[in-house]
Amino acid sequence: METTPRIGELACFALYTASRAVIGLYRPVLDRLGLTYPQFLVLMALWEQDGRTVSALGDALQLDSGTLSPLLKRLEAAGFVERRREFGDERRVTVHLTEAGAALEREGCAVTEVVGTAAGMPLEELLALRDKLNEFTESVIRHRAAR
Amino acid sequence: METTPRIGELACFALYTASRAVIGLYRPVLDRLGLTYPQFLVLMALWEQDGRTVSALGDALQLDSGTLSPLLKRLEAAGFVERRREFGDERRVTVHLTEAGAALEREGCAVTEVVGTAAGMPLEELLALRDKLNEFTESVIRHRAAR
DNA sequence: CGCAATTAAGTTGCGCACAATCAAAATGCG
DNA sequence: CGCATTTTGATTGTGCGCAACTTAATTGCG
Repeated sequence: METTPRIGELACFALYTASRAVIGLYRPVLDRLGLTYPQFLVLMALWEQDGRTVSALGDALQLDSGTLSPLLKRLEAAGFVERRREFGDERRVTVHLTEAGAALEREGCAVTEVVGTAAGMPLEELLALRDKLNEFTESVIRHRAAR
Repeated sequence: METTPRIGELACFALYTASRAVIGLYRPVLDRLGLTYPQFLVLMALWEQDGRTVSALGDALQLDSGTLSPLLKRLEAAGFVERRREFGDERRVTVHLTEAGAALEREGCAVTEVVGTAAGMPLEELLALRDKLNEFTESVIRHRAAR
């Protein structure tokens, strides 16, 4: 690369703006449910499998306890989840959906559908884009670990 | 969609993790320069064209003054930029690179090169991914505005 | 001209992300 | 068993993002 690249040429900037754009697309819908985007992701992870530990949620969402602990506290205060210290291992905390949290699944499911029409491309292309991104992330994380 | 999609199936989640992964890839390099990722983007915008106004930077980076004002204050405190009230229009503030800020361009240019090898795909594919993402963002923002 | 409407940037408040640190519980090795 | 090490989650501190609001300057309409 001879000259400094322009911002618009950077893949990292394209990712950064694309990610914020979708989150902004979801925002008004999630607002009505009283959720932020990361909170919504946590609920999705629990709809898939309830009773996960904090670290299991962290693995699923690539977030650490510094982010999850206060987030879960807010989700609990909102009445969507409940945290329980495990009996066997007192260090572990499992997170469980309340009735209200479980009830959000139906509406929550619909949240993600808006991206299909907003993406401006056929579903097939969107799925291909998603797969390419996951492949990319996988590789980047491997390169990060290797140091 | 009959059932709730799994997190790994969501394009939005793929974007979210991919974006954070690249930023994390850049972090150790940017740390050495004393920059955060958004600060680095602002400098890139200024290397491309110095003396932009705050709102022009906001247009380029899709950020508002609530984000940029404190960020620019920190960049100024670090000695990389200088802010000047415009003479013609006292509302406007132009942002100018200092010598130190301009001097970062050479090293800053190199920062973005690491993604090429970490991406785990040929440059051509990475550029195609970038273009697809920009197309996607464009469409999502249009759908956001239309309401 | 006079004043309402608009525009530009800054401020406030909240919720992430993430590094660094901490406390408590569990594990494992001599 | 005893104690160092590891694991798990929580806490602290900094810097975004973004909505809502404020302030000050400019514009434009009657």
